[in-house]
This record gives sequence, structure tokens and C-alpha cells, in this order.
Amino acid sequence: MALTRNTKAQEEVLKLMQETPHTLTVDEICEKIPLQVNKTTVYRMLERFVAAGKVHFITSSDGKAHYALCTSCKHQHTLHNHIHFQCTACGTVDCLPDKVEIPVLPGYQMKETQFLIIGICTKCAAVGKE
Amino acid sequence: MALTRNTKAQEEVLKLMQETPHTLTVDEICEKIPLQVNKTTVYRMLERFVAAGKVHFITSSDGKAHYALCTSCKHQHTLHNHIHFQCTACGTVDCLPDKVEIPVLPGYQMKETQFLIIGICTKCAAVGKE
DNA sequence: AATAAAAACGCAACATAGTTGCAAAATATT
DNA sequence: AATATTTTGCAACTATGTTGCGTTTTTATT
Repeated sequence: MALTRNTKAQEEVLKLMQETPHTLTVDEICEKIPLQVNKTTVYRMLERFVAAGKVHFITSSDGKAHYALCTSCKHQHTLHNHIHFQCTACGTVDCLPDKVEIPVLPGYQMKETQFLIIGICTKCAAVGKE
Repeated sequence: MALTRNTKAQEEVLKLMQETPHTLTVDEICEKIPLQVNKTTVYRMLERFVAAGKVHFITSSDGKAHYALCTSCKHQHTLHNHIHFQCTACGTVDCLPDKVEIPVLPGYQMKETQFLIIGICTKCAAVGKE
């Protein structure tokens, strides 16, 4: 990847991600974006963003990829030590500020981490109590 | 699920899982099992095992489910605080003995956890150095 | 041992997430 | 404006996992 180019589609996707407080799937991006963008394009776009370190993704327990901007983790990373929370009630996946201590694994080469907790998020838990 | 019954297929799957030091996908189970068992059957079987707490699964970053017996975590659980390692070279996913400190998340209800580290496992890293 | 109820199974068809190849459009540079 | 390269859209495809339903197997009971 020698050069990158700015396109309307990319701008819109980044803008949507900035405005959204939780992670997004490719389908959600395609639905919510004002501009019509093909899903293949979104997949490839996100692939580039991930490679560039702008975006990270977390795979939910049902196997779907959820993307988010790399905000809490500035600088150089790939090793995302914050926690993601998947709510089985509303389906959203959030990046939480809480960090996990990544253990040292002698002999292993770490490239990426995915810490996921599945359960009921604060909003849905509150609704359940009413 | 009022009652459960023992079947050859279930025995064989459990036996295979006991003999295998790493996690297994449904396809791997279907391939490696001496008895011929339909994939749907294996899916439903594992679903039962997971519900019964005999087996847990971890979703790899590419979205596939990898199953393993619950050994390191005896007793009652669902909250698996050990780490899984996904090797991008050989493709295997292992349960590591290393534990993660699960943070307290006020307002959230935790049901399940999935801690995954992606990289190169000890075996593949050693081969790479030769 | 025969019977009956329920669990477990197999098959086929389906659903969905993600991928690939290729031609067309958009972008940056000269 | 011309060019080279990136980015996009489309269509077809792959793979994982699911669903419905009829059949077989297991288990408890008679």
C-alpha cells in the first residue's frame, strides 16, 4: 500500500464511526451511512483502516466483526488492552475504558488481543429492573 | 432439557476432546472422529455440553467457534478467566493456564468472558528461528 | 422382553458473514 | 488534460452455522 486516497465513502464511514459511541458491524455501517456504499467496499476500507491503526475490531461471541475507532488507545498499538462488552439484550458491543493486564507469555509472539465480556449492559440491566 | 442420554456419538466427541490438547472446531471434530457424525448433530451436542458446563468455546478473530473441555476451570463457571491463544501460523487455538483478572463493572451483568491473544505460538515461533 | 415417551440424530434446505475477480470510476500527480 | 494507481461496485462464491422435520436410538416403565 504505497498511497492512500481520500474518498467521500471513507470520510462518511469515519464520520459515522466518530459519531457512534459503540462499535459497528459492516452491515450497520451500510445501513446508517447517508451515502450508499457497497459492503465489499466497506470491508476493504475497514481492512485498510485496521492496517493503518486507525480502527480496531473485536469479534463478538457469535462470530461477527465489530469495528471501532482507536481512540482510547492512541499511539502505536495493535495490542488493545481495553475491554469490550457485548450485550446479549440489545446486541451492542462497546469499548470500555477498563484495561486488562496482559500477561507475559514467554516463547509466544503477541500481535493482537481481544478481550470480550458478554452479558447485560447497564442500560438493559436498568430497564430490566423497572 | 429434562433428561440427557448417552450416545456413541457423544462419547466419541468427548473422548476426542479429552485426547486433544487444544481447542477444536466442529469441522475438525467431524473430520477426526472415527465414527461418522453429522455436523448438525455435533453443533447441537456441543450446545448441550456448553449449557451443562462441560465445555466452553472461544470465538477466534476470524469468527469461528473453537471448543474445549472445561478442565482448568472446574466447579461452577461460565466466567472463564483463562487466556486463549490463537496462532496465525498453524491456526490452532489453545487454552493457556494464564489467568486474567476480570475487572468489576458496576451496573453490568457478566455472563461469559472470552480472552483471546492472537500471534505466533511457541512451536511456530521456534520453527521460524531455525 | 415389549412398549412408550422423549432425546438425539441425519438430511436437506436455508441464512448470513465475509471473500474474490474483474471491470469501471475516482483520485493524485505530472 | 493525460497517466498511473487506488478505490469502488457488482456478481458470484465460500464457509460457518441454523432450522424444520421425519427417523432412529436411548431409557424408563410395564
